[in-house]
Amino acid sequence: MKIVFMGTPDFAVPTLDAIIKAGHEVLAVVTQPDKPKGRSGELSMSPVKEYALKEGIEVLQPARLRKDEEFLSYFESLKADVCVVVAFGQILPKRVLDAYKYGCINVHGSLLPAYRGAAPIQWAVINGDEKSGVTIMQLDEGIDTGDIIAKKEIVLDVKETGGSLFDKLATLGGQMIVDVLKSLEDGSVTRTPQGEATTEYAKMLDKNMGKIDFSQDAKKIECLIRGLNPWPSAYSYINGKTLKIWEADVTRGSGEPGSVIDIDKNGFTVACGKDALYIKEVQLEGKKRMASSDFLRGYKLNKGDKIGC
RNA sequence: CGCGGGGUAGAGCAGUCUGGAAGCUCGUCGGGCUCAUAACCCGGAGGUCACAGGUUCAAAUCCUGUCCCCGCAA
Repeated sequence: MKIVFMGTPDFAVPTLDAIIKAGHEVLAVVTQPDKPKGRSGELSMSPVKEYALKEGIEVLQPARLRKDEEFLSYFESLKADVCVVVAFGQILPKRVLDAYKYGCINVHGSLLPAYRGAAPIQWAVINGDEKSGVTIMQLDEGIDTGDIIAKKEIVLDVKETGGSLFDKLATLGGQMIVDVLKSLEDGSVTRTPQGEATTEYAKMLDKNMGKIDFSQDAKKIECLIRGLNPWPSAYSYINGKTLKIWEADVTRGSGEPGSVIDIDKNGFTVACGKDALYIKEVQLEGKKRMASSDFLRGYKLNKGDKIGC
């Protein structure tokens, strides 16, 4: 089939890759404009763009495609069979949705109708869900409300992180898209309405939500730590400096929330509202992330010290 | 030129302000103690102090330039 692909981050790349490997003709790739990144402020291209360039596919980067007449008419003129959208980052106007024979289909990192919106994968981890998955749907004018074409579940690992689930679902999406395209082509496709949403829209992640509140249940904090790994990360403060917490286990123990109640050679335990957290991997402001055992070798931490300020 | 922290033994750090024999904790190797040990004791190996210049009798330390890592902000 002739396909136009829209996507931006790493999550979208396996799907694009699968489409190409399955022999479909990708007429063009649409991705977000290059943005300055990091301390250097250098422009960097999206992972999808990098991949597309390597494959020699035309890349389009409209800043706001819904108002970009030049883009819209070019998009229509491509006359593809279907547009595949994966984590693209812009809302598509009806004109785009209706442009091709099979419209636009979307690969979404959740079991819709749960976690519609921006960061479905991380939220599943943050909320401690047992399973997540990928849904492929027909895009309509709502946000992630279209009819479901395919859906596959995956069971979360006990140590699942936002990043690890992200990778798994990205791969799963790539596997699913091929069958979906086939079903569109041979007419065997089925479309099932989603029904009522079972969760709120997944809010976009931002740095502030990573600030740990030790008065909460340790289990809840531990899920937050995993869900926000590798970005934007959960953190607290120690001696006025930011201390990112990369890995922790829920353990028994009690004390004033935020206080260090135990230290051994491999880590230290911080009291929470309920139970406690055994901190296993951290990153002090200005330093690299390291195992707690390494951290403790150079940082003089004592029982009773407070984390959080 | 957005702000800031940092690069010292395999790991994590101190020492830099106030130049003057390369330190600490851990790991590693050897030995000892012990029923035993991730515990304890003794001993050893392992560093061009990021790189390049400069100042000095003398530079990890002061000056100049470069490279790399990281936090914040975007």
